[in-house]
Amino acid sequence: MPDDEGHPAVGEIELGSVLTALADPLRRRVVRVLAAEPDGTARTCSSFALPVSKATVTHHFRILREAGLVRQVSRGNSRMASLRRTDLERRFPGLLAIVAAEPEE
Amino acid sequence: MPDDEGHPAVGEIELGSVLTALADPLRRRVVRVLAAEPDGTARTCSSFALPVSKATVTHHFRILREAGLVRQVSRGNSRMASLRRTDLERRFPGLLAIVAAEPEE
DNA sequence: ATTCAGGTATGACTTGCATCGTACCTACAG
DNA sequence: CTGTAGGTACGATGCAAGTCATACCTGAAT
Repeated sequence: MPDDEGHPAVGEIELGSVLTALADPLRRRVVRVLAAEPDGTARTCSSFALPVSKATVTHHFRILREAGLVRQVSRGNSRMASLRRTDLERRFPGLLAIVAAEPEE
Repeated sequence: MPDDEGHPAVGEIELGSVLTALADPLRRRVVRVLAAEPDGTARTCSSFALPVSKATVTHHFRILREAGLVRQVSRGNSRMASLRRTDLERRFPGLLAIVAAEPEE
């Protein structure tokens, strides 16, 4: 399974998919946490400590990846996830700031 | 049924509800059309000619209204819907521009 | 008053989605 | 080699959401 699998190109990122992905509170939390860290930060899926099962975490990261919000790269044992900051800013300027500004519950 | 029913105040508009509302293509089309018209424009629900039944149109406008995207006022026979432009811009700057820039299918 | 058009309310149906358990795969550590 | 930890794949399940038909309400026009 190559690393580029399931990653849309910048021009292929669709607003509908992005908004659908961001409609879920857990996925929004992931984006918010990544947006708060320095650019290029890559974290493992499990480091977010989402209150759901492993299978569900995989599901959510698939949605985020296929929507174009995060990029996932295999690094040894695990897959590091990073925010596609510049791609998103170029396509939907201001969107990340809105999500990042949301207060956590 | 007073006119203010189901309209959240500016500070009560939640990002989750807004994104959920905007996740649907039909509701996004409504917002896009309203955003393209001059500020304060009010249109009837049926003037959008959505390709769904009357009951479904009512449903979609309820979601938009309760999320805080649209304000609906009874005017005689019908209910005029207008975009809550300044409220949204104050709370989620740039969001309307993103939706308005989406190309129609 | 009758009719009609714009909307709403309700109930039903169907699809999609978030969730889980289980099984499996892949590296890395002993 | 044998764990073990991080992820994925595959069903299955339960609930939310989009859709509709029908019935109803309201105001305006004939």
